[in-house]
Amino acid sequence: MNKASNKTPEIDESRTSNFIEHLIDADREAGKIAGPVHTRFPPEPNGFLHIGHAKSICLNFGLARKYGGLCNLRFDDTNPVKEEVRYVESIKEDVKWLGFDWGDREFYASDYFETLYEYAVQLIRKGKAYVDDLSPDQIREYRGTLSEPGRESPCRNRSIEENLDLFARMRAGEFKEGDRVLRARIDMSSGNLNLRDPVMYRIFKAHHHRTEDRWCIYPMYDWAHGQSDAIEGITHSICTLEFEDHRPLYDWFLDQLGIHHPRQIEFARLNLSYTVLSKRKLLQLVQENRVDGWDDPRMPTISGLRRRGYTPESIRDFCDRIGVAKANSTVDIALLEHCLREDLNRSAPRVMAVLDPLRIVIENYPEGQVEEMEGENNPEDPAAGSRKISFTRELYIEREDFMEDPPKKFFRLAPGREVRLKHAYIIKCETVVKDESTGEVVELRCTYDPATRSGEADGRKVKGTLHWVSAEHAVNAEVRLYDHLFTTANPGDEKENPDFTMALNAESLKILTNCKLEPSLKGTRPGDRFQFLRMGYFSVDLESAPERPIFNRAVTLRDTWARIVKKEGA
RNA sequence: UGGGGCGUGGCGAAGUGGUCUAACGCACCGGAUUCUGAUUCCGGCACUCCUAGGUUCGAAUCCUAGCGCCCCAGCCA
Repeated sequence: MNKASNKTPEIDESRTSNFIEHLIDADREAGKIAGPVHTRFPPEPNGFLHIGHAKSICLNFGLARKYGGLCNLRFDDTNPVKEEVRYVESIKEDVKWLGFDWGDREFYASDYFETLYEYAVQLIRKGKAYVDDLSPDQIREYRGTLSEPGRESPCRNRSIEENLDLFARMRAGEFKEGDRVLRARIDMSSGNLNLRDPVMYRIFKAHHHRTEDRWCIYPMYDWAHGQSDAIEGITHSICTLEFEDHRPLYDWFLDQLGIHHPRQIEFARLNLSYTVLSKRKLLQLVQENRVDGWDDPRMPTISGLRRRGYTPESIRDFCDRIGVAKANSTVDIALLEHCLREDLNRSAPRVMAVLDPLRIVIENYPEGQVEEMEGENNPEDPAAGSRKISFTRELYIEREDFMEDPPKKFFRLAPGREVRLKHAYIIKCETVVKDESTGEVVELRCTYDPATRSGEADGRKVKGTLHWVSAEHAVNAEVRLYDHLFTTANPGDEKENPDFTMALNAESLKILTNCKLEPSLKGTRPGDRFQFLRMGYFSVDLESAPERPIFNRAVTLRDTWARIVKKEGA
């Protein structure tokens, strides 16, 4: 039930095309690309993927699909001190789960270390790269500032022979970390700081998750990325805005090497309201235990969204709808939620679950009698069929569905008032039983109208319909209610929030341990998704066990009543 | 005069000189239907496209000048 569809994502013809597609169209018309369009998704395995990466994944794989080309999965694993295999595993799982297939094209920048090394030697031979002995601090100092040019390193004019020798000795492990680097020899006075002799290789005596201890010099991203794309024959290298300044550097490398030139196109990364999408901040939340790991259902990570109950379809739909452009923007998280509701509305079975139970006794209903009521599983999908639900004298209803002294617009249960119990009868609240000492309502004594059984013609209409569960048949469960992780729309904005953790929502998780579910929910498995009638969409949590079911609220239903209360009660 | 980008409704985003008193989606505001206050449906929501000039019969789209916002000074990616 609710298994992720294995179908490959379809192309939505109604979607308007984005500027990247216009550029690719132009390239093809101009005959600039020989074969099919070839893209790649290039994550660094130093953290878990989040919804922002989903945008990039959908874009890159989507472009390949649209143009009948291919998209590679390539790990940019050039920094061994930050990368781990568990991250590559999680990334592969997430991309797969999202519904994309990279076939046998699973690559690693580390696959190209030897080639990259040879390329570097070529640049040294051309006098376009040199080994620098400056310390990190000195290099920074020599780089100049945004408005002043830099100065050339004393090592800049070393002989080719000396550079070749030194570089080989760097590789051989003769120097300590930080002692020497290989730099491109470009222009220390360039207005573009990336061209002020950028570092190509640094020394790390670190264990790499793939190349193990074979290397002690590692290429910088800027040196590895463009060449990796070239090696793979990427036609269109899609990346985010901050790399726009790096494009001239990539072009320079490629020109010096005289190899294939992918076209780089930059787009604006995703920002989402009420959450953060920076790997650094997400890592911090995990490390400081502000959340329960990378897959905490409040996290905007793919694994968090999955655990929360999001479907891959809804995430892909979201990525389609937000569009692709160059203007920085923040998408309202309500759109993501809308996409999930829309998907689950048509696919999730309806069930009844009482989260905060209030006992009611139907005084004129025979003790011991059980009636099997018919309940449709999904009004949006007749093929989903129906199920039997036991109706008895003692039931649970939602505590918030009763008010002793209700406002005029409240059309749920109140003393003397009638409501329909979904799939069952119309009942009337006769008396309210309270705890003598606390005044708390502990039970409602009601009567039912036998002539109003669900499905049978009845002339009577009541304003409200409530969900309920037979007390005798109820399954106990834990339900976790999630809300936005942050209380402000832009928690990641450093000017608004110097310390983004101050904006953490203290009420982002509420655990309810006394929930009553209808018995059909007994055999569920982690990942199964349901609509709890009138309450929202819920999914079975990873930690759920048959004897201790746990449900996560993925998203609430639209709630007009809550809005009225908020508007009038404020 | 450091370099590179971006500015269309509350939020995204189409639009590439005439059909723009500007598509579409989200949000929001009505109203209809409803045994989920859900869904669905119907209607509303920019005389205006950062501003000011200019070109043109005609500009969100072209030109000029301003203004605002974002990115870059990691041996991170």
